[in-house]
Amino acid sequence: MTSESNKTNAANNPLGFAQHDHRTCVSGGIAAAETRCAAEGLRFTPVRRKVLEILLQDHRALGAYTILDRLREEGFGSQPPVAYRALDFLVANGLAHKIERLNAFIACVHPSHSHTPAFMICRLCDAVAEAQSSPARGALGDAARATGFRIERTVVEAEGVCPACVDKAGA
Amino acid sequence: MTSESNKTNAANNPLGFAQHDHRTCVSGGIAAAETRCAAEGLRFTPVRRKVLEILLQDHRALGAYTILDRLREEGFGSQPPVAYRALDFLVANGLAHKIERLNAFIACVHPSHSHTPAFMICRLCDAVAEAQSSPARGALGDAARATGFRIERTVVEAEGVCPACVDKAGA
DNA sequence: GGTCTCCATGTGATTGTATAACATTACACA
DNA sequence: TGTGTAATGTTATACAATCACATGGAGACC
Repeated sequence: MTSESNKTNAANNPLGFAQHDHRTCVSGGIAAAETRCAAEGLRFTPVRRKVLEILLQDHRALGAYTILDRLREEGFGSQPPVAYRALDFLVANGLAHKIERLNAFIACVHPSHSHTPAFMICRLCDAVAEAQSSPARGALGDAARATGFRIERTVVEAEGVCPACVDKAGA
Repeated sequence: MTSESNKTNAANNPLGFAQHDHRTCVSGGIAAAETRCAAEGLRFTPVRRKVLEILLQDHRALGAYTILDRLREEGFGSQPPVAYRALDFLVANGLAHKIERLNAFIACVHPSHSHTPAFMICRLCDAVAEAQSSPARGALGDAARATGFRIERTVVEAEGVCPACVDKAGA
């Protein structure tokens, strides 16, 4: 795994790897989550809120134990299930996604409507950008229909180099 | 995780979830790997061969520690790196794939030519079928080009129910 | 108000996955 | 035959995920 030093300022650039005003990301994300939970009768409890805040703070995928460390600092429970349960809730309700490639989690960038997310993961700085996908159309969908496989969920993750790191590397 | 009992006979059906003569799978796969390694000057050592044999025996994704157990039974080293190094070699050279969703590994069904694999994973019986994909075309490729992200590798995994389990479940 | 129930949280322990670090062996080849 | 490199082996440890069980609070209901 690459060093941590070049991964600390990822909050500056991504979100589709584009510059943006990061100040509203956390507050906006939390507000959207509140709205959504209220509308669907879900309980947006303190732990769940804190975990979402942690995820919103940087547009990067965080491991469960990193999240757990921060929860502990904030005075929440410090055992793995505390983090995993909150993450399960957020993922189940479309407020966060799991990046399978990294065994890590990231806040959803548009939790308002349901979608099939795809991700671009920079192998140099670990920045992650969320995009749309429709894998069920195209070759995979054809194969599924041909064999009778019933698709329920898809994981689409592209690994590569983000624009900022392409520039840095001069490649 | 679901029980092991309903996952033991997956060798019978998949490979695109289709019936096939399984007797040639191992020998054919090994022969293809030998050819390929000879052609590219790679060393197809006993551990690597054994791991590929283990993977070829069932068309299922096997965890590293399952593989490790079988290596131990065969008299090979029994520590994790032994299995992981062999798996890394097989994956790096296109002879096997890692299923990120399952943190597990599976033999490639057509190691002869390079390709961008996609997988269909049955959540009931854990059978895995390999298909083709071209995620770089379509919405994800558009997003990558638009943002300047350079895609090097993609993970495409569909989770759902395979034809055999659809029949069984009567759904 | 009382109390029942459900759900969320908390904790300890355990299992599974993956890698770091280093010693040793096997092999190609000069 | 020596020498460099790749592969193997081992110990230890970090990271990921789940099990089992205890506690506590918010609402439903009487």
